[in-house]
Amino acid sequence: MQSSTPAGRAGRPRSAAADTAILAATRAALVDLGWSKLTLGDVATRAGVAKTTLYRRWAGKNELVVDAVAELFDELELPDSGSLAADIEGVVLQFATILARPEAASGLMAVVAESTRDAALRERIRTSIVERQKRLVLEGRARAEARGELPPEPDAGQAGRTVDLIFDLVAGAVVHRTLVSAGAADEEWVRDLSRVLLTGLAGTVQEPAAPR
Amino acid sequence: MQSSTPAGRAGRPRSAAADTAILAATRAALVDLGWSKLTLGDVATRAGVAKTTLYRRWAGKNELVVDAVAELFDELELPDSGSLAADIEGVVLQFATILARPEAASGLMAVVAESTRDAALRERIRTSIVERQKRLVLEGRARAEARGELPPEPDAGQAGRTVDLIFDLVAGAVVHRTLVSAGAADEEWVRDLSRVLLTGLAGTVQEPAAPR
Amino acid sequence: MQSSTPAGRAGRPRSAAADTAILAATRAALVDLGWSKLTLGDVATRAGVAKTTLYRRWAGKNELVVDAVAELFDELELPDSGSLAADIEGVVLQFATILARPEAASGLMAVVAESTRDAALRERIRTSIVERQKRLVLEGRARAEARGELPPEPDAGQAGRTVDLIFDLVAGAVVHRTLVSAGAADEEWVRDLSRVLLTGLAGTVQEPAAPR
Amino acid sequence: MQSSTPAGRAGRPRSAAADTAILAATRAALVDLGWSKLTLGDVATRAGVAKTTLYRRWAGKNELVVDAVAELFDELELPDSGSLAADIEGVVLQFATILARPEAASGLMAVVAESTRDAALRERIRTSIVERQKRLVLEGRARAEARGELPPEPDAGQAGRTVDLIFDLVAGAVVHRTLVSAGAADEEWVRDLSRVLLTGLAGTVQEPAAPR
DNA sequence: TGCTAACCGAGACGGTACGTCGGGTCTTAGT
DNA sequence: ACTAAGACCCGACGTACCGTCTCGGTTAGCA
Repeated sequence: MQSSTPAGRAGRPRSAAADTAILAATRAALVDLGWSKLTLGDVATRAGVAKTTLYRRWAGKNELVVDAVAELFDELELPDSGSLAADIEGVVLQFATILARPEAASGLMAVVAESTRDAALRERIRTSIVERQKRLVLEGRARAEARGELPPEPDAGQAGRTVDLIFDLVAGAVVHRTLVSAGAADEEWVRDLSRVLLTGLAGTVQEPAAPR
Repeated sequence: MQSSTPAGRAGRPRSAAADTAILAATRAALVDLGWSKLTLGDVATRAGVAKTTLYRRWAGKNELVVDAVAELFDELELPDSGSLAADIEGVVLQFATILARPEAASGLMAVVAESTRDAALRERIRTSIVERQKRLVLEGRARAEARGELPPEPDAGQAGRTVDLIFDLVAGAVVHRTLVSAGAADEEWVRDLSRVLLTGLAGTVQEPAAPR
Repeated sequence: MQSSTPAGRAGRPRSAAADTAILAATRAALVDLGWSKLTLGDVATRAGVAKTTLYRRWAGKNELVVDAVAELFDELELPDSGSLAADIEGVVLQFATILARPEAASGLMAVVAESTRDAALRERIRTSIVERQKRLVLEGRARAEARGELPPEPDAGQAGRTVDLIFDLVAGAVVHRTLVSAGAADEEWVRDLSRVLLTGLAGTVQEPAAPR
Repeated sequence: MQSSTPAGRAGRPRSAAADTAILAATRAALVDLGWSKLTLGDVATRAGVAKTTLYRRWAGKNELVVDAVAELFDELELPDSGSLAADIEGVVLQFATILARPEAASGLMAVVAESTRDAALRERIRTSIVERQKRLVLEGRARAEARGELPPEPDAGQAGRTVDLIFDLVAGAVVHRTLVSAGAADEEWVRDLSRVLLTGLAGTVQEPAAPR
């Protein structure tokens, strides 16, 4: 009979503004209340939105917070400071700065905790946050190769393993420093970290070639 | 946790068995339900204890879980494998093994998340879990010095900084690998990690000395 | 319900079929769900109509159900059985039969309950249902007078009062019997009722005769 | 181990005051809001009680309101006015007065409406309200017999049927008059009603006798 | 035949109340 | 003074309907 309802078309379309408002409200609530006292009702109120609207778009607190936090890490960008070491220090410092913000720390750790029992959530975290930021490592390597600081990586498999290890080392160390050891991830600490990292990788990755 | 009937003594003394039962029940509940679905009522039931009893001894869910999880890490011990590298690999692997258990991962991450907004809880985690296990780093260093693998650290302040950094690196990397990257922290990965670590530290901390 | 294109006329006229479908769907929903679980969304779905269409024509659940139920009572008609007593029994039995239908009972009682706090609704019920059926009492009296069973009523005011009383007695008794006492309003019961009624009225209406 | 927990014994006993407060709050809410806008949350608040306490004792709105309304009718008592006619008028007037109160009308009709789809509720209404008040009819008859106004009823079955009919007639008529016809059930109307009733019953039930 | 206004379906929207669940406290009786 | 049991107040949960509001699309009736 009718043909011009291509797939899902009829009815009032979803408000695009609502998404934005809800994610912002979620971050604000994380700042004020932290994960455990954050309620979806409160988020809805802050966003000027009905609770139902929120549930229509996200399955629950976990999914909502993942999205809200993921946006935070999109701010990260690789500074072009002229040397690999400086580049690393710069981006690690940015990461530490973001993680020092209460909405990032509280939200991220909580969803990671939840994800230990929810594979779908774990996957969502990985794609929305982790994989998404590996771009920084890749960019950094490319830039360093261009500068001649690093030889081109011949083996793609090995390269992937190294990127993963770097990421776990950096992200893990910053998180642990900030949240568990309760120390400041300041410039000095970041310098120590990146020095260990660079030296360690230099001496490891191209094992046979460089006797240093 | 509780005093040993300080002075005033009348009345029935607290059951010592209850403490043990409650902590075990807490871990069991963490395994079955995870942090967020764990309820104190359920823990009490599993422990065969009234909710009242539980609240008389712990302030709430957070404190209870910290204690329950802390016990897990007391299992860690430094194997004497003959070389620093092997020692490190051994203990890191143990750590990864414990962290792979659902009650450890779920519980630990959750209380860390909570601790971002609760200084007292953060302190409790630090003393009950983190500082308590730094013994491993210290033992390892001492043993390595005795073997002649490392020179004695002259500067105590510098030594502390290095221990902290090592701890953040190792613990952070394992946690990130296990929970976020969702990769196995297996022997191969641990070998990569400890190689980077040793090389990095050797080339950094005692700059002039070590040619390796 | 709606005017017949009052003056401004352009545009598509309302579907007449929709009204019919909606009222039928309402009765069907009353049968299946009863008043309290009846939802307008469900009625709309059953009628194959959008919720909007429904709200464009009725103010709410109450008004809709009044109209849906009112139609049921238009089925009533006064049988010509030859005697006043038989006529009364016949019509009362019809009334009882209708009231035994779940859509009538459930819907009618519910709107009456609502009407205790809503004068407009009460008026709507009175005009759409009650007054509309008083025709039966008037017809019955006229027929009885024609037969010579009753003397002509001289005083119009008094006549009105009597009609009202009869109506309250009959309708009230049937409703109470059916819904509250949970007894069947069967032929035997109806015979008892109409005998009491006729006797009582006969001894009463012609007041002046009996000094009491 | 323990034996002296006879059946249901352990734990804090239910507050008796809460029941009273809740029923009173229910009636107050009926007055202010009517049935359909009455919410259990609001009743709980008015009663100074948690919603859970309320749900622990009543299955829902219907059951609660039945109990709340039932208490109202316990106020009814048969006045001893010296004659059967006057006794009837007196008690009918009392009944009408109670029914004129908004909490009675709104609540009673609503639960009757609900009861059309819920046999358990219907039974609860019958026992808690209807049967409970038949005492009035029985008392009235006994008193009239003692006065010699009525001959003793020989047949018990017939007596029951008559009592039921009277009850349906009186209660039904008053309800219909008050709620549907929207007329006042005042002294004059009550006199008309009871006259019809007495006459009708006198001429019917003891067919042969009726001297009057 | 083509305009155009009022209609129609679908479905998202801001709300309100639901009935349930868990947190932590308190009141019993029993050890 | 402890314990188990369980009722208590509180507040959040996720769901269901309410009645309103856009949408895109249809369908008379007048020109």
